[in-house]
Amino acid sequence: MKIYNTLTKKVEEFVPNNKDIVTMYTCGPTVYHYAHIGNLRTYIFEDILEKTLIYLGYNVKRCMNITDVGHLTSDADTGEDKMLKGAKREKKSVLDIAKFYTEAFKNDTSKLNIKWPEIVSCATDNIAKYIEMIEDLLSKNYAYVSEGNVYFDTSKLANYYQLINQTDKDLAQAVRADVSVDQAKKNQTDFVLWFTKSKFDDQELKWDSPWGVGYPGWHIECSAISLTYLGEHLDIHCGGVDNIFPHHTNEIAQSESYLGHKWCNYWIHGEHLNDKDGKMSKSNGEFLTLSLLEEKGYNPLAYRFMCLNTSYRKVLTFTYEALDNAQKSYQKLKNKIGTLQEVGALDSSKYTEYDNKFKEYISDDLNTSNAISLIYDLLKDEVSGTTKLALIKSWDKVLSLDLTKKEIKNTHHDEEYIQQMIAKRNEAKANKDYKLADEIRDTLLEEGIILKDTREGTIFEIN
RNA sequence: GGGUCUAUAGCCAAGUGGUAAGGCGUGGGACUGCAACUCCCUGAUGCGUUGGUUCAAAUCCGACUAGGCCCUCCA
Repeated sequence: MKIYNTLTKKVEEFVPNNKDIVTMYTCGPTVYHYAHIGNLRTYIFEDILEKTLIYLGYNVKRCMNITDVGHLTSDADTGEDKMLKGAKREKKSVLDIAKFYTEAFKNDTSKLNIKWPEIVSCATDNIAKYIEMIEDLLSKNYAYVSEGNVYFDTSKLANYYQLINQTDKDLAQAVRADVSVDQAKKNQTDFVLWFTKSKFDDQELKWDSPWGVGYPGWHIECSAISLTYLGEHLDIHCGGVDNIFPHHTNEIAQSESYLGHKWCNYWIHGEHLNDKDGKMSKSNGEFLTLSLLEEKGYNPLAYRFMCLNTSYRKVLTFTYEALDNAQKSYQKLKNKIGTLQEVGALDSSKYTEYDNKFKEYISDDLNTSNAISLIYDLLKDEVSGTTKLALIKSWDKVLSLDLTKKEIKNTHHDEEYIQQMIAKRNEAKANKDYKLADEIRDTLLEEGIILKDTREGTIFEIN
């Protein structure tokens, strides 16, 4: 498989450390609020990456963290903890907030057919490992204590900026208005490993440590969890592009200083979903959650389809026009597939030919756009329905668009009743009593049952 | 100020040197009692602008224009 590596800024052939098992770490959500659909775009991309690896025959061991502590609004100690802020807003405890929004996130990913990683670990469950790492970094002089907090000393590293083409001279300090410079740091890029002092003294979650009662910094969390569950040599580390600096840059700094050797070979980043004014955020503009889209009548999988129609490395601009477009295309594609019948023999040479093509596309830096086009090519080709359905079912293991799944939702009517109504309507049609026929059709429609008159007779769908 | 990415039809979008995939929409037709569904046909002498390299450029190089993102909240 070829994949773009942020570390080398090139599309490279993927070669795992161990051919039998690929280790993959993905930065998880900070559970202080609902995820917006931009956040979810990254998880869709990671899901495609994991499933592509599996489709190509790899075993994948994947780990994701849940940030339930330590993620400050700023890395200086002036920052307020996001979790604490969420808890205050809703007058609940931090742990209740974490639990609630973790469930909400899980729910969203499930609606998008995103596979839940086999290892999911909370930041608050790994405190001992952070302390062990920080002690080690202090003993090796990669870290220092200043005014009560423990900082990582980035000046000790020659290649701190390996993930971004920058030098400290290039970086503007405190570009954002809400960021203030922390005077306790030796270098502007130093970051906190452990806090004992914060001007917010009502932090709920605190732990004892060699440096006093406090709580961990954000970056140490992902390094420690990854090292604990996936070992010293990581194949893939993913996240959104916003994590490249400082989060992933700092992860590399502390992990490699701790390990004394190279840590992760492939850094893969998903581009953002923007709105027409630029970056989507929870505070500016419409707060687009998956539930909001559902309330407006959109299928979550239509959003997934929209994401897969382009490259994970391209900015995607959200507009309702684009989503309408995607929903319509998605529905039509499902309808087309729905008309396929499992007739004829499986054409194994065609099957292999098409499946190889599919693998070629998804192996090409996850070209899901071409992979989806291939479905249209297949539908138009002179191949047996059996072959088509077998291929589409197989590809859907990666695409996860429920392409062959019939939408049977709960209805209080059983099939026998519907068939009776269809028969009654057909009788009315035969008698040219179109008024009655249309009444029956409308009545069923109100109950969410859609009739379709096909050449093979009347069929129904439950919406 | 530094870094980085993007620009292809009304919309989404593929394409990485060989003469513009695919989808949605539009228009026309078949099917239908009428719809819906499905099926067939339908669109760029052109790929932000402008120079250059080449037998050949959306693809490579330069300049310019417009826009996005990052530079200690972030997916």
